[in-house]
Amino acid sequence: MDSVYSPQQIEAKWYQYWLDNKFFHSEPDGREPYTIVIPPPNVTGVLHMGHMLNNTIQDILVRRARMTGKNACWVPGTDHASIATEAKVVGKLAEQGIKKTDLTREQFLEHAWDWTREHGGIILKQLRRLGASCDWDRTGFTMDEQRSASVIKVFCDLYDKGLIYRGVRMVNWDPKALTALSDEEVVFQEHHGKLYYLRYKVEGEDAYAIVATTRPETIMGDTAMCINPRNPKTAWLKGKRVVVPLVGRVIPVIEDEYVDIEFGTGCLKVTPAHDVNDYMLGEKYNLPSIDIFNDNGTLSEAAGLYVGMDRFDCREQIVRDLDAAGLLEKQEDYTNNVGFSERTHVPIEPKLSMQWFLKMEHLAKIALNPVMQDDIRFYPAKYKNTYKHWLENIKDWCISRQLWWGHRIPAYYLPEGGFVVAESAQQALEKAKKQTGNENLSVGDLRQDPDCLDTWFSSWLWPISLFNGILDPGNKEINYYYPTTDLVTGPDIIFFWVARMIMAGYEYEGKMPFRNVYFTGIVRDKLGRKMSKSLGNSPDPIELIDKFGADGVRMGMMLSAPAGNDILFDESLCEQGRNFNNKIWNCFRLVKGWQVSDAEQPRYAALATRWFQALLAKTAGQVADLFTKYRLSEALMAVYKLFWDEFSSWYLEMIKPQYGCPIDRTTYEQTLTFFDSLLKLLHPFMPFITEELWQNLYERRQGETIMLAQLGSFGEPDETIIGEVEHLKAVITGVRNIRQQRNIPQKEQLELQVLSDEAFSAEATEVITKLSNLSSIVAVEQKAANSASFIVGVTEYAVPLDAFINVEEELRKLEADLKYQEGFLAGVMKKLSNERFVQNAKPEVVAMERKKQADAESRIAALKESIKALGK
RNA sequence: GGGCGCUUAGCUCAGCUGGUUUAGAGCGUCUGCCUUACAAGCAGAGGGUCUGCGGUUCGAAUCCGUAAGCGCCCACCA
Repeated sequence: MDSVYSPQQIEAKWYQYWLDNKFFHSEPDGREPYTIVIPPPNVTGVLHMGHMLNNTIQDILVRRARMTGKNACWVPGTDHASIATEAKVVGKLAEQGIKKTDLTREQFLEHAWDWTREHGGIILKQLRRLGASCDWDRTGFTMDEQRSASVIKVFCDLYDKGLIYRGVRMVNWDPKALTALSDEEVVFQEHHGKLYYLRYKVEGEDAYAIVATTRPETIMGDTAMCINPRNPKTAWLKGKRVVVPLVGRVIPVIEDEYVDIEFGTGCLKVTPAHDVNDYMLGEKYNLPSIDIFNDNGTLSEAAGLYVGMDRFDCREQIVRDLDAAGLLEKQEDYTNNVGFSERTHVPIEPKLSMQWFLKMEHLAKIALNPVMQDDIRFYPAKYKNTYKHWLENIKDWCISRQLWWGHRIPAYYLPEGGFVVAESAQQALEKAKKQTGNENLSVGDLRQDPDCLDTWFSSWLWPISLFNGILDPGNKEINYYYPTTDLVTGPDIIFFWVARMIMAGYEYEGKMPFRNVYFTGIVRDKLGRKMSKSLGNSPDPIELIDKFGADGVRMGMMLSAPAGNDILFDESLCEQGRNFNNKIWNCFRLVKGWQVSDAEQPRYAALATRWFQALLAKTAGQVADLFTKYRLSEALMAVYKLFWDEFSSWYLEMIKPQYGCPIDRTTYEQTLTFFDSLLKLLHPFMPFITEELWQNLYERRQGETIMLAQLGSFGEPDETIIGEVEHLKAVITGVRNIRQQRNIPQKEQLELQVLSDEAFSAEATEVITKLSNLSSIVAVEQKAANSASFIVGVTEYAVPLDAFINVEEELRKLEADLKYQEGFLAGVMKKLSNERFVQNAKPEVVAMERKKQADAESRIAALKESIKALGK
């Protein structure tokens, strides 16, 4: 075995072994189920650091579940990602000189499927490098047959329930993707623009009303000017009509309190077709609505001017023209928030269009309480507020998208108007015949709605549709695996996905979709910047794995990833992970390199094994508790310290046989069982190295795996021995300190004097002697004249020194310590001399203070004595 | 504009119902070591009064109020 651990071949080997033996596969049985469904990544995406974090956490939870008696099932899959994928396909076609509009729907979909087959699943392959223990046999895709049929069935069901409707509404229009978006898909960003003051001539007068606007290019759509009836400054305009500049159209001045008196000039131009608020005014006052934009953001025929020009080019041009015409009063810098498309990053155009909507009132209602009452638990819980606020202010969900890549809306339009909704064309025809009374209708007469459904309309069914709960309700699998146990996802999709899954869960299963939601943070670079392609600050996860090993990277991710907090990722964390792997590796080399004899177990080893057994039990308990609280980084840190500090630095040093000597069988075997337990505790965090070492720790049979080994129970820890050894460790450290400070070589043996009646046990004496290389430990009443001393607890220890000690330095140390102790005592006395403290505080608290007082006093006495002894 | 959260050692963070020897961890730093498992290591050390102010209490990093800074979410006034 090499002294450096090389993960590469080892990781590949064991992943294949796990696959070959189907260890990841789950079938319903008598055990308690533990289920996770993966947040499906985009089918054509590649792995980034966010996925790494998210999937590492899921894998840790799943692996831990397997080792604690659960039947664990982690279902993987991918998302068709309607807009993102369609945009990629359109882009690729454009490279080949093909326009989407030149293709039929069928031709386009063929290209899209080709693209999906080519790039699809890369990300799932990458997850294997990470060690993800997904049940690959169950891999799903939001657009595969089963999931598609589920989506269509749910759409029809909701339509039949009257929850889905079709109508013309103001929606968020993405002029690049040429589709409507839901409110959640719009991100507002600060935009530095200008505020333009335009002159609207008052009809029949030689006066102008000034309107401030950020969007002068929309004046062609103006159908009114609005003032606040209570604004004296604009009162002179009441009942008048004004002329839209350049356009020449005469529009009325209307009055509404909506207008902010303080803002701009107090006059608002009203463009009902291109602004949400103006739309409301338009409805209220029955204003005409002129849609001046084409779908792609260029000016339409209806605009009359600038036809065909892009909306932003038009803005520049119209400002010049207005200025030339003397109709631009002034312009000033102005910062406002502009909505951008989450996917294509172009400014959203509010647009009136015919879309499909899902009513949210009922669904929001059934989804709120379970979270507020902690039936579904959020980690961290602070996201309950966010969730509540969203549900209480929810608007209907625009679910139609003017895209081809997705689930096509199952609505069929009839030749003579109207439509039917049905799961298939055939069923639609039946309905159509019934509805129209026309028995001669054929499938060819029906025209299916060309639009697709929002991607999230399939994602929200994921925990159900993966177990076929929509198409085959109450089947064995859905009954067993649903509700799933944990959901691990980012808080950025709490509305998109989490909330909607909860709605669907209660609507279709009558039960929560998951019991716990663990919100991960966002992975940022060490400077706190979001990782992005343009910044180039996002490491390639696969390269990281090549460099540090999957186990090292997993540990790097987990070392600073408390739930809900952003993690500042730094490669040095992976380095720490790799170093830990190396440490484990070398401990294994040490232990397995020992010769074993049948000699009796030495006393120091008897103490060490009893102690470590207790500490192992204690830490295992802490880890179990931390897992129930989803404090995974803390759980990892607890095992890390147990392995490195306690097992490796203390325990192994305690039991280590002298160089060249064998170890007794009892201690050896005990040590192997400790190692076995440590590997099992570590396995969820670092699956590969633990499998490798576990396989070599004992003779294992073919088909055995640490993955399915059970953690078992460690019993109640013996706190007494843990405390005793803590004391011994402090004594050993005290002696080591003396060596360090006085440059005494490790090889030189020292004597340790104990100023106490209570002697160490024979076992303890051996341990201290061994680890601090002593010639003897003796109880004395008075320490040697030339000695260095230290105090542990209330006992003073001294090491006689041959050489003359530096009296001054010794005194300085003692006096510093004395000063500290006296300060401490003063603090205690202040409390104890406070009558109200003694009266009001709990008795055990007072007793504790008394103990502190006594201890401090005895330490002070010892120190004073030492100082006096040195002083003469 | 509304809401939520954060501010503890150089960095990243714990600190649950106020009292567990005048605040803990990991990393980094400093010192001494190539000691025959590991220099990707070993041994040891230093470092903060818990953002400021006020209050409640016998007692506050912990509870309340307030100011400042930072972050997130929602709304979106042209």
